[in-house]
Amino acid sequence: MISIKDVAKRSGVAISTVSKVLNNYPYVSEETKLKVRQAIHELNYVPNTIAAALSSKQSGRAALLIAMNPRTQAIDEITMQYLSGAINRALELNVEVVTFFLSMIAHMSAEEIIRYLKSQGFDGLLIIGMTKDDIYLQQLIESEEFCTVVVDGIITNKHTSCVSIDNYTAQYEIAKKTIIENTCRRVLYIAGRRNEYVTDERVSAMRSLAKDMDLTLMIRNGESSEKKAREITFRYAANKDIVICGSDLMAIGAMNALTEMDIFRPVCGFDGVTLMGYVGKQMNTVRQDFANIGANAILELKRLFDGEAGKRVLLPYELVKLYYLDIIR
Amino acid sequence: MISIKDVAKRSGVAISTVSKVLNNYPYVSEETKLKVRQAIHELNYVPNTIAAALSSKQSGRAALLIAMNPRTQAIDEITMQYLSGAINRALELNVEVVTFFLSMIAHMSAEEIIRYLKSQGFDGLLIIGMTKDDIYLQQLIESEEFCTVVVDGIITNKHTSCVSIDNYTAQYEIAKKTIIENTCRRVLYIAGRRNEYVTDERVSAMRSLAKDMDLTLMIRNGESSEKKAREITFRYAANKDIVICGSDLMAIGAMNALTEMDIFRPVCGFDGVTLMGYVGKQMNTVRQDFANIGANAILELKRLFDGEAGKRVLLPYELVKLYYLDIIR
DNA sequence: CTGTTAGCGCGTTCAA
DNA sequence: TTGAACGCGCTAACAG
Repeated sequence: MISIKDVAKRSGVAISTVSKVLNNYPYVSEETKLKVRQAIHELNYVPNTIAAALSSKQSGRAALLIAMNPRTQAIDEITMQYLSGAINRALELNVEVVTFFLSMIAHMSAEEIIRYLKSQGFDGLLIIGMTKDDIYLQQLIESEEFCTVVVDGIITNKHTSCVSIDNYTAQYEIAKKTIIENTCRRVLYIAGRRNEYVTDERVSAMRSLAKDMDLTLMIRNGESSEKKAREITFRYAANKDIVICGSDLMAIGAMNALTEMDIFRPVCGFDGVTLMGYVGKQMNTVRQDFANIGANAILELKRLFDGEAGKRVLLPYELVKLYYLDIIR
Repeated sequence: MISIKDVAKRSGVAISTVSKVLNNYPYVSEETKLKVRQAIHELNYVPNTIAAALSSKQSGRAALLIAMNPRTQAIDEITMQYLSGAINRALELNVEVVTFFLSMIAHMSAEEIIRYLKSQGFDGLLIIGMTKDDIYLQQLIESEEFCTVVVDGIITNKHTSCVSIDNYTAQYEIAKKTIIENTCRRVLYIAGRRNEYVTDERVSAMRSLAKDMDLTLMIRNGESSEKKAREITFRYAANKDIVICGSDLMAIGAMNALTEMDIFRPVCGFDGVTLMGYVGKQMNTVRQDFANIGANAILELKRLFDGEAGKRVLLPYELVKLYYLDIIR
């Protein structure tokens, strides 16, 4: 394997000089920069990040923590998109990410996790699927031992950012739009899991909307479960004008229930997952670009690595109408 | 951060001795072993794998290469299962895996990829979603620079294993079962993508079965596409007794077509994905435990790391009948 | 601006 | 059976 030493020799400079041009240090003449780059190119040299990490104690390594909720299946698509967006961007930005499924390390205490991750050279965390109940993740974050980005969270501090869409506005808009399209007044809202950060925002959007439009609003907790949404719909939808759901999965449950009840009610979802096409009907929903969210999470992590302060990042979304035939391939 | 040095000091031995007990070297007295282990425990010492890798040049690090086919969506669930199985087992066995989406490095030549991965300290590869067309992956494998495990492949050599279920037998059995249950004779088989390894096996199973049971067999290439399967079904299913598909996704396409044609034909899928429940009908399929396959792939990689020869690993599967209401949660 | 040097945490000879 | 010493490839002072 060819190392920095070879490059130094070939370009006739010292190892440290090579290191400097590699890391874009100031105080290197353009001339030697060129020489070194030339040698790097000729030798097809690729820096060894392992050694760099060991030496600098600053790795730019991030642990991608996936807190998969085993009770949702649409989440596969969503998580996969987050993942692919994040991992691809990480490769571009030269940050190494290692994926962990949280179930696997959940038996450790926060301290143990910190020690473990630190000893593996991680100094960044990207958390996907975190809920309000994950106290040891909270501890991880509060320890400020890592630069952390929480996807779909709301926590920020000096070393912690979060990225998501503006769930409040998105829920408000899609609901308003669907309600106006269908001239409804009595609304059934099926909310997602209580412990999820996004649920609160979406629910409070619905409350505002109900006030603003003078609607009758019934809110029930669907726990992000298709089955639960199905039951709730069976029970309450008959004397409502519309069913609005906090996720596509629940919207599917609601639609299937409506079909069995043999009544029509407009249904509105949230997320824009492909799965939604499979119910064979048309439906309004908020489409999130999960890959883009994942990518921006890495971007934000990079910012934190560079010493900038944590902040909240809000990304764009789309209001769309999905239909089976538009989706299948 | 506490290092091997601290452990050495605490247990009153040399660094190298600690290293030896860490790596289970012979010629260490039980007595000192105990002392060292004691110190490790007391200090909550966790070895730094980065440093170990740098020092030994043998990392036990593996790159998890996901060749995602952007044209299938059920694959999200499947890939996610592979991933989670592999990553969890990797943590248990102490092999570090870093995930790559192949699209991201596909612009590099095989040589470049090798250099890149080597310089990052990888000496193992786990490939998911590889097809016969991926020549640069072939080159990667043939270079024998890495210990490699191919999921759902058939390539083996000294440093290369592959793991999957027995696709031939599984296809044979599920088709035979469904045909007997419904007493069919004229079979439409919609095959998966030509360049996928599993497709050949499944097709040849169907050929054998047709011969053994004296069936009329029409084979069409559905390219693992729901839409394509839909079209094929529209075109050919009317004068067939059954539609057998090389994947659940295509089975869904077929079933939707049959519904629109308003005729009944038994349909048979392959994979056992959750998505299949969403069509709202009952269907025979082969259920694969993808997480288990992923986990076994890591196990196999570990074997290769230990210097054992590559081989083909066949894992169990199940013949099942899936129905919507059994699946939703 | 450039080169020398001292580690980073660990594995691995080679003497003792 | 143990330990001292070297080096993996690189970064970071520091001296020049």
